[in-house]
Amino acid sequence: MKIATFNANSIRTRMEIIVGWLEKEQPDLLCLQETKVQDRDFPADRFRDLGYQVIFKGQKSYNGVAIVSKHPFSDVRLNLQGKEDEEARFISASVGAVHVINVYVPQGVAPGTDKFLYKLGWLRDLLMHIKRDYAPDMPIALTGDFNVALESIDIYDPEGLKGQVGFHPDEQTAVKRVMEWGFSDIFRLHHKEGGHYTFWDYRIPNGFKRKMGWRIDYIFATRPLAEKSTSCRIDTEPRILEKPSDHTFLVAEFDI
DNA sequence: ATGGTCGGCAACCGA
Repeated sequence: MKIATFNANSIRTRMEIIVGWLEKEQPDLLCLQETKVQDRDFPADRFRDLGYQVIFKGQKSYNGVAIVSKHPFSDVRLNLQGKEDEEARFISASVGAVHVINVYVPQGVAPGTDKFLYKLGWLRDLLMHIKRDYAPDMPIALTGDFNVALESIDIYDPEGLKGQVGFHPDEQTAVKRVMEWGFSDIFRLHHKEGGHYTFWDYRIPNGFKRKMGWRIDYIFATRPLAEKSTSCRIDTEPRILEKPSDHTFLVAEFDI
């Protein structure tokens, strides 16, 4: 089983990249974040034409998540418990034997702001949701844009950016608490060295060329799934296309 | 060199 994640930063603008990538890679699952489209305008038919099924939850202008699958969904959920009717940042389903949870964690703006506290609270609610509905011996993939780099090797300037949003100890602790419940970082399982990034800020001139990146997108998996993982890679292809994204695809394969 | 990014959506917010 091949599972991928991609922050699209507008699914409509990025549709050709996504369709081309699906045709080439043929993943079983693709989790998308920042679709930035209301449900009535979601391009579901494009996915159906490719032989994929899709579930989604969007809102006007901001956020929005979707899961694209080759196989039927069951137990679809569109809300984080405790965060119903808030921002569209959570979607989960079961596909075959695997439970998939796709999240777009709030960006957080800056430490000390209300939005930073919202980010920390969101991560706490995510852990509570997972604790309530799952067990670590179930095969679960938790994927998405977490907007947090966890270790010094996951960011281009760990000294300079320490304590900034996206690389603050409180955020790292919040994500690590989720991991400690029973998830491992599948990319890190296969690649011990640093310098592999999934995100480059548009606002930094030539950030990609200058390797000024962050690893903030993850595929986490519980033990029964992680022990069957065979590879994980970052695909920077969207960087060289006409409409480059600031995030990459991240893709993991499992021998199930 | 006093600028330098995107996307949504229609003025500015969010990343």
